[in-house]
Amino acid sequence: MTAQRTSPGNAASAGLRAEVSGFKRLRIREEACALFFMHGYESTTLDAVAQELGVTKPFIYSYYATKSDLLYDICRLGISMSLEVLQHAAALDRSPSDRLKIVVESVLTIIFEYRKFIVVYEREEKNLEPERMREIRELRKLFDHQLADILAEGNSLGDFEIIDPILTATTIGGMITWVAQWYSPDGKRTQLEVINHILLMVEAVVHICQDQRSISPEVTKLILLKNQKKGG
Amino acid sequence: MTAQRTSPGNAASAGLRAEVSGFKRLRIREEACALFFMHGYESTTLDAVAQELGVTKPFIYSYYATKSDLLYDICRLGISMSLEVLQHAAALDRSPSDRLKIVVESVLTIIFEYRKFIVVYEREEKNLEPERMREIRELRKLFDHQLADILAEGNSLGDFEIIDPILTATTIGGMITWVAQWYSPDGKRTQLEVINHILLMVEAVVHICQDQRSISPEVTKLILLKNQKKGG
DNA sequence: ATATCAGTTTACTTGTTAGTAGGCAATTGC
DNA sequence: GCAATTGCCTACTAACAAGTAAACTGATAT
Repeated sequence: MTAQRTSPGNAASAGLRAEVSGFKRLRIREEACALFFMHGYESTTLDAVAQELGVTKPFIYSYYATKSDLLYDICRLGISMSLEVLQHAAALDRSPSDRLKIVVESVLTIIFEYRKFIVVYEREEKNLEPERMREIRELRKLFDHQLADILAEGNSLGDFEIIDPILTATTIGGMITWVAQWYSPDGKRTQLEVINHILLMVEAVVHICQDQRSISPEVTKLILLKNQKKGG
Repeated sequence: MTAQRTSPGNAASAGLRAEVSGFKRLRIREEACALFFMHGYESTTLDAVAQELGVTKPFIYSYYATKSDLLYDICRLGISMSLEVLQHAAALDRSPSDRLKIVVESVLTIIFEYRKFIVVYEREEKNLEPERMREIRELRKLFDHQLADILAEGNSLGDFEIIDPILTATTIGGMITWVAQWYSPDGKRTQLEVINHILLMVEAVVHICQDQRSISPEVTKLILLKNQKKGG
């Protein structure tokens, strides 16, 4: 009885209210994200978002306390969708090679669907409060880390020949994220083509021959010199 | 005599003045970029930039007409440095394989040096006036295109086995750009390690076996369904 | 000494936008 | 029907930051 009381006393209507409320939040997020994607976070006013939805600014404020909260929600969705499907795929009872392939496919599918969220998350992260930015960054780290785990396991089973699983995971993560930056549904490539291409790229980098040529001597010298200067 | 007159009449001092003026612009750019990198473009006030330089806001306005001009200069530097070394390397009288390697090495070297410019350019592009944004985008396109040319040439000489040179160039470009996003001089990896790693990755993706496995049937169905819905 | 001028500052205007207070309507419960 | 509560809107404030006008300073030329 002392539990939270939603005015229209019966549970069903309370449930519906919550659903409607959730839906409204979703729509706000969606339109805001589309505008953030197009014009950037700071250049988008909440009045513009409201107009797009056919409502007014205080409407938005009754669902999100601040503009920054709204961005936070978008960013969290952007990274957590990808992380979720990665974790799901990683937990499957399949070979590392299969799991990697499934990860690439399913994360790319998410990217095609939530492209704008991911781009906004990557681009506008900096506009979050420090604490929340750190939280989002942690999720991203987790993503790379879990991907690296699959690679390392494949290595020890002899399925992959990866010299540096951490760096390779970062690179694969980047390759996938990069797709969100350039892919457009109006572009020349179908989603299928893109997935196939990235699959090829990923398979290539996990099966590297050990005898690749290394960096040229001149550049080596240049870099060493620079690092020396900094270190000394 | 009717030519432009710089007050201390002699040419040498006029040259020096221009140099000093150029240097001041450079310093403004540098500090502004550092702040844009840290806090984002919109969250950085020109007063803050001025303070960092120990001057006042109107000082900046006497070197850049608007805040957006300043961002434009930073963005242009961010992309044109990379493009320049790419073009230089691409023009060398060497095999496509050698040129590709040199491109990767030299562009990465630029990225290490101009990291902040590149990140700001990628992230804040959206804040430019449309016309200027398009100009910057064109430069980026040119970058990918010229990279693709090297790949295509390597293909026809039999040095590479690349199924789709355009997409592969985009991916390689992304791999390199991605480095700017995560590399930090304070991180665990040296520049040398990173260069070596990216070289490995790049060599892997230009020597792809034709018999790679393709996309899984379930996902294929899913994607086709979606594209169908959209098209119909 | 004095006029001039580049380069810089102080002090201001102006527009914009996040966020809010308070009222009005519609819905719900009785 | 009537009371209460939720949900949204009109109309506002407060603050911030881009950009500017005009005054100041110190060097140089005459």
